Amino acid sequence: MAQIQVQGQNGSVNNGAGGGNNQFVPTSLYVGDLDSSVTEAQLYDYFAHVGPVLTVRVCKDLSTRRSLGYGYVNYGNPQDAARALDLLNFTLLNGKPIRIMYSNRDPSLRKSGAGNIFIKNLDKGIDHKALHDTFSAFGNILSCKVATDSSGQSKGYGFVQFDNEESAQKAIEQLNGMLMNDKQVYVGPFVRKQERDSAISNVKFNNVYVKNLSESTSDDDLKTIFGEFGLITSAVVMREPDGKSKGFGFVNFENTDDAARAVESLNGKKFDDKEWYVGKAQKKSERELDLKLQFEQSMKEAADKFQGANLYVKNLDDSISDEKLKELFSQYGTITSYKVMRDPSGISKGSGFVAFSTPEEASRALAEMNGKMVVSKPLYVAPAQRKEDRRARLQAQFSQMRPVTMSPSVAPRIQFR
DNA sequence: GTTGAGCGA
Repeated sequence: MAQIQVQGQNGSVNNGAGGGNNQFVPTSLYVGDLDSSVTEAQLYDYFAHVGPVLTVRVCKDLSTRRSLGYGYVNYGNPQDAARALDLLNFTLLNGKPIRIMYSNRDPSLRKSGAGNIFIKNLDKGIDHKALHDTFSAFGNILSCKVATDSSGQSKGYGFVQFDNEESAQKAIEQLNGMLMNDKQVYVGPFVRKQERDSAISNVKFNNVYVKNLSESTSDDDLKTIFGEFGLITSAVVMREPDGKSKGFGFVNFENTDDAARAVESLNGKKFDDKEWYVGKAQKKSERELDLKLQFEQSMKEAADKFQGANLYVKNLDDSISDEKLKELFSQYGTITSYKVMRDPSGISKGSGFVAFSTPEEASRALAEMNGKMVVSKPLYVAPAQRKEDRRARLQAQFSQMRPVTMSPSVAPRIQFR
């Protein structure tokens, strides 16, 4: 079946969005940022308030059956879809603002990042909707969001993705440096952190790193291929003591411009069916720093995943052992770790942690076990907090918010609401 | 000071 593109008056592009009911007008909504507890029945009921819903789906991981945090709502009528987008976008579902977009199975616009802008120094009182309303004056917004912490508090920056680059340019020109709620905002093109970093640190270089080489690629092959871009002072494929290629190498150029051009044109190219990575060679110290940062990042992500499934238990009777703790909770799901905290002499601190394989299991266990009498006293059960989160929370309790004083500016005030 | 995630699993 052919996909037909419809060009809207404002330059928006809707290509016969899924659903299978209508190829020409958008009736299918993508609903993102769903809390993992949101069910299909709930989505259905919620969106049916606006008009008759044909089908809904919450996408789930095939193996774990856990919600992937997004789904689809299909209407029969495009006006209903439009109204739902307008009325329900950013409203709370199970405590979390949902983000609605027209479904578009073609990822090219999303991937290109065209029309995507970044806003910082946002007043904490500006929410998704206020941001959306302000920026919608410049064009059709595909997606918009204020970055928030786990409690929904604004982090003071956000994103707006327009459906075309011109709208983004207009928004940047007219709003960058303006006051919103008395704070002077920065509005600029969205640049991935990684790209920003490399733009700063990628000063001139002669030495080029190339990886994902096929087994058979030789020093001479590198010389030939890279030699097209300028004079090479050395080209080496790194090898094991037995001569086997390590699959990466270094090419040193006489001239930094040639090195840059080689990176520009060869990165991502395929040789012998292997897609080469070609980039500035890092010093060993730079490489190690990168690896360290990457490692820390992945640890953080792992911790985040774990978090929702981890419970903190206190008011435990001293007689409760690790095994007993596990036993108490095991009927609610698969326990992935458990521990009673003890002081150095081995005496129970009366608290501990129980982690489940999913947040759903954990919340069931919390509901059932909190306040339950065990041995001599009622258990206290709560979601486990990460150390940093806990510290931030305690600090917030004791510190007072002060109004931010901004320096005077001639820019006109942008008023929300 | 803060530069996501995102399409029918």
